[in-house]
Amino acid sequence: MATLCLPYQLSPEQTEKLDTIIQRHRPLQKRDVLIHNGEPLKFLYAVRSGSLKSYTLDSQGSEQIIDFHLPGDVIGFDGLIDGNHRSYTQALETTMLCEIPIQSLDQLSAELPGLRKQMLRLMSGELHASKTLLGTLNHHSAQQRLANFLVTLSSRFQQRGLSSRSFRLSMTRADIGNYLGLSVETVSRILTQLQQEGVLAVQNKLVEITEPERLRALAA
Amino acid sequence: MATLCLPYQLSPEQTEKLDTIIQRHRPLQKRDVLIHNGEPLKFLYAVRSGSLKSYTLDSQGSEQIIDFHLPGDVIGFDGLIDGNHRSYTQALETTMLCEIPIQSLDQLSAELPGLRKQMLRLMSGELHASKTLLGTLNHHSAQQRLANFLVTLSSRFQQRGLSSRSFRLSMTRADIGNYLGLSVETVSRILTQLQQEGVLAVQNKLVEITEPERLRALAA
DNA sequence: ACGAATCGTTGATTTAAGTCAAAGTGACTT
DNA sequence: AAGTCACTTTGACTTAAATCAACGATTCGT
Repeated sequence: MATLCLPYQLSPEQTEKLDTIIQRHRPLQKRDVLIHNGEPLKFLYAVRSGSLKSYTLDSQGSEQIIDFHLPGDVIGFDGLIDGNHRSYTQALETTMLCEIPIQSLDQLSAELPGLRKQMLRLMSGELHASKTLLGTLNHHSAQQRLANFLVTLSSRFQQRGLSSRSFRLSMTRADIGNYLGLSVETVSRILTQLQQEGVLAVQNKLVEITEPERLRALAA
Repeated sequence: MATLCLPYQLSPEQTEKLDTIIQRHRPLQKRDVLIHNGEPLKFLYAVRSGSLKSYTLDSQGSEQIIDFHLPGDVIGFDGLIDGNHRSYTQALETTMLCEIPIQSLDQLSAELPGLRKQMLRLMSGELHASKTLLGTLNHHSAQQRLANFLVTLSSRFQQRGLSSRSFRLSMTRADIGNYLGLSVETVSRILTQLQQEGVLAVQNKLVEITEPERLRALAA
């Protein structure tokens, strides 16, 4: 169970201990909301399959997507600041999760330095990704942003043992635009443009990156 | 020493233990670079006085500012992912720091749950700030971004016991623009515009927020 | 299996912010 | 104290991407 949920370099003994605190969560259906803004943080969630988006609502009640979660990701770190979740998290498709009780995790991490390090590494990685994205969005054109988004997705899929060349976008064009600070129309236009240039082939949700090198060059 | 560097809710006993591992760092002059991208991460740094900026360099060698650090901030969390710093960090003015050896901190945090929690809280807070900023930048106009920047700065100063109404911008307009994804000219124009509207008064690096309420409203 | 609703594409037009250019201001150096 | 350099402001013009609008294509729910 622990290996499925937190597939990281831990010793068998450590894995066994982790197993005792991790629970399987009921599966989520598309559009189910896992986490509501402001809720007390009791668990972290590890994604086993499927995908989710995290978002906040601004003063006018409109969504601001701040993250997409894929299998292997851990959800909830940003709530550790005061023990409350700081965003909504919603399933983009049928999704399986593990839940990890914060309190047990904290206790366990006192005796397992490897686990402690792993948690720090996960948070640090998220922090780094988030700051990198900031730089990306601030200084790049719509095409560069989208290229970067696709390259990042692609490498995340690869890290998880899936194909980096062809995959399914579980989020809508509107979600992508929202996340990248672009309008739906712009996202759509750029996708067709990239397709015309032969960099990739899109068919609805399915993307095949035909020339990864060129896409990576565009993302720079 | 520890109270100066990490002024958080720790017991006297905990503070004493922290004291044994924290060192004073030599003062930095304006433009001194504290951290180079790729360097192994040996210490975290806590800002005692002064300020710094963190940035990455893109493929064309141009700066992408990802953070400003004020007194009380801890620098270096994003490097925990693999033990290497992921950015450059440079002093914006004469700056005093404490250095905290990572390894001792990790050992100490095994026996002090409060310290562990504090570290998680700091990282989580940074993560949250970074994600919030992402949302802000993606979905707001130049004026809203700048207003938001000033409001955030203002409240950070307040948290540190300084005036929230008038303060000095240790970074240049170019730095602000870079951070917010705006051109220098736009930053300048919006500052004069806000001044004309009576929301604030700017004189060179000095800012006085005359109508905090209106500024906050603009930041929304 | 059907209609409704959501999602995606494409075209025409508008606009916010970037770029280019130049002058003004302040601040460090010798 | 003068000159240089870096920073800031202001104006004119351009442009990338948003908005508005309309129409296909999928997906969803009954």
